[in-house]
Amino acid sequence: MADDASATPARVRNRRGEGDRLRQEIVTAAIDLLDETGDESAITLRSVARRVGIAAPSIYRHFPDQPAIMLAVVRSAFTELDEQLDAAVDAAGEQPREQLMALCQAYLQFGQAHPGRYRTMFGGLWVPDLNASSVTKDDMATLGQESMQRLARILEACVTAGCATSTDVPADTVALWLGLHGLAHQRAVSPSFPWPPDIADRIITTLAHFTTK
Amino acid sequence: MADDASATPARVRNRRGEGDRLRQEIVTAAIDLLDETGDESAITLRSVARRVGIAAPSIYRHFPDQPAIMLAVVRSAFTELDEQLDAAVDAAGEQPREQLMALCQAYLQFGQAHPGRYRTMFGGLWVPDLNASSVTKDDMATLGQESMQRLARILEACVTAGCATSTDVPADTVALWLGLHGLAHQRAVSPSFPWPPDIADRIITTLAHFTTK
DNA sequence: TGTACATCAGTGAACGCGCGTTCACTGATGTAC
DNA sequence: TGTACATCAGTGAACGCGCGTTCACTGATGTAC
Repeated sequence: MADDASATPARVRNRRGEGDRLRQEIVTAAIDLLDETGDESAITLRSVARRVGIAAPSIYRHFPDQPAIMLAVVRSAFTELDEQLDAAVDAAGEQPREQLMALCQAYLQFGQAHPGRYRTMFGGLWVPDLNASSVTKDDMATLGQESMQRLARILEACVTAGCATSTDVPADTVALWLGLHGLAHQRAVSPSFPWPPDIADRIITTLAHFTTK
Repeated sequence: MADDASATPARVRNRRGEGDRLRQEIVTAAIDLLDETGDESAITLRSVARRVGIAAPSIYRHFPDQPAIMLAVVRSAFTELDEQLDAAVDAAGEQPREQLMALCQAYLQFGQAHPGRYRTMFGGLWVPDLNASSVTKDDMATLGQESMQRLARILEACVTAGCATSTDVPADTVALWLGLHGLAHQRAVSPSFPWPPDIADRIITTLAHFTTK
């Protein structure tokens, strides 16, 4: 009753066997809070419960503790990033150079569309005490590997096709990704900075070592 | 009495007219907390007071509110970064190319030596509600400008000296800085990632558009 | 030189708040017989 | 087909904690006369 500020109109309880639906609702609510505030510390167990329209203890049927919610949010964000990169490459045709441009642009676009999520994924601050929470080191290490490997494959293809000159593809992949990350991250942090309009192309073209067309 | 865990051995009160000393002690204690935990949320008004060995309300004689402490910490960190870049350039001799390398390496070194500070300076998350706190928009905007301008001047000198090919120095300065930032930031976040050993040179040389020596 | 007094640095107790987590519970729903 | 019962989804009240902030205060120190 005291919580009617959020005005969720009396939840219908899930039927037996469908309790897992609430899990997804919880993650979605947490992501919404993150997108709206741009602040990962806005995701508290209680704020999420309020947003979903349930009592706070109900969360414990689906997550062992608060950090587990954060991990689910970050996992979900990485999955979405991956899908968008996948779709962009698929839509880019056969030329590896076009594919690489599409991949990089999709990456930057994700950061711009979801600055709060981007910062939470890569900001490295939501990571909780690994001893005190249910989140393990392995949970962390596997995040984002997929995207990096995709980038490496396409850069390799560029070199094979002769449209990029790299003598060390793994290292140049990391360098290119770091350039993308620097831009995506800082644009998420300071959207009001006067970024040069061609800054993305400038970074991608340079770090990919494209041969002059 | 309940706070004797931190075991500070009975502070001597500052003499009249020397009350400002405590201000510096507060900032230093806050930075220490940040360095030790790597977590800006470890800087609370009470944790800082405990560390200094004073009662929490004593802070209010020197800072209007908690965000003001954070701003002082970030300001201090930017000043230190600036001094280190300055010293590195001074020590690098007359060649603009050497100066640029020295500047970039000093920048990366700062990030590696103080990952917590670096993330707090550029992570963009400690920024509080600008309406509710004493921190203003101007306070934020001026941070870090100095370093960016220094970088631009030296890159310009490289172009003039013929050791770098840039047709748009301001834009390439931003691009180079973003590459540095991507590496510094992500190395602060994931120090255990298998970074290629020459990753720094790779990024600097490429984004600075150095002519092949 | 002595003393009253203003100033200054810092304190102790208390406040209300939102947090994560626990506990014993409720009541609808599907299932076994 | 009817009913007792186990299961499941979710609740309400309460806990202790650390937080930022407020208030009225204390007591040492320098200064004016």
